[in-house]
Amino acid sequence: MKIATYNVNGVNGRLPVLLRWLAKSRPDVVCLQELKAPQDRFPIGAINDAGYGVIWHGQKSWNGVAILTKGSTPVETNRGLPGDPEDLHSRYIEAAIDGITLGCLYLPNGNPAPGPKFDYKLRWFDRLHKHARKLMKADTPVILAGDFNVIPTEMDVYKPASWVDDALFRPETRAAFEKLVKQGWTDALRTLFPNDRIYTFWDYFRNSFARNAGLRIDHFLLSPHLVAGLADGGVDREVRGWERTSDHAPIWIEVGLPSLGKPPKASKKRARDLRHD
DNA sequence: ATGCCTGGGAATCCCAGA
Repeated sequence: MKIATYNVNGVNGRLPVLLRWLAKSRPDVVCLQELKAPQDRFPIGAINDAGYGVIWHGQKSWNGVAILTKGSTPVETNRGLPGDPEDLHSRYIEAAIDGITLGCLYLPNGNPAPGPKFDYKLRWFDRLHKHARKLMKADTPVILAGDFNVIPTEMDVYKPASWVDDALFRPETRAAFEKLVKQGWTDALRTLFPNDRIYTFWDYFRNSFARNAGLRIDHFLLSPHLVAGLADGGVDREVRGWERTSDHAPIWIEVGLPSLGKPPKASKKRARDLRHD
C-alpha cells in the first residue's frame, strides 16, 4: 500500500497541481494539509473524479486536513485532536483504512517563538503525545502522517545556524518530537535513508528550491507493527518545481499490511527520488 | 532586524505561513 502526505497549501488554488500529481503518483491513500478552504468549498467532485473517496475537516482561510483513499471512502475515527474542546483549528483527522489507523495532522507552526503561538504549538504537542500513546496501546497498526512543522535534527535543514531560534527547530520543539518518537514510533523516511539529505519543504523566498535550501518537516511515524513491512519511500521533488505549486513536496511510503503477508519488494526508484545533485 | 513569495479574504491591504 502506497501512502502519501502532502501539504498542498490551498486545495482549490493548487487543484491542477494536486490532480496532476495524483494522476502520476497514484497513491492508495493520501493525507492533505493546509486545505485553506471552508468545509463546503472542498473540491469533492474533482477528487471523486480522480478515483478517490475523501473525508475532510475544513476551516475558513487557514488549516484544514483531508484523507483520500483510492476506490473507497475512509472510515472516520476522529475529527480534531482530542484534549481541548476550545481548540477550533482543523488540524487533525483520523481514519481506519484496511486495518490501519491513519492520523493525518497539521501541527501548528509556532512562530514567532517565544510567544502565544509557540505556547499553542507546545500545548498541541502535549495533546498529540497523549493521543499517540493511546493509539500505540491499542493493538492496531498506526501511521501518523503529515506536516509536523518540526526539523528533527541538524541533518534535516540546509543551514542549521539560521534556524536555531525558529519554532520549527528550537530545542523545545525537537525535544517534543523526540519524546513522541520515543513512545516507540519509527520515523519512516529517516529509517529508510539514514545518511541522506531529505527535504520536504523549500521556502518561496530567496530562490530556495533552486538552491536546495530545504527543510525536512513532513513525516511518517509508524507503530512497531508496520516497521517490518516498510519497503520504500521518497519525496516527489519534481512537484515542487511545477507552476503555481505548494512550498512543500509530497512524500510517500510503501508499506505491506501486516495481515496480508509479505511486503512489496523495494524499488530502484528510491535512490533517484532523493538525489539532489 | 526585515523582506524576500504566496493564498485567502476582504477590500485594493492584512494575516499567516515556515
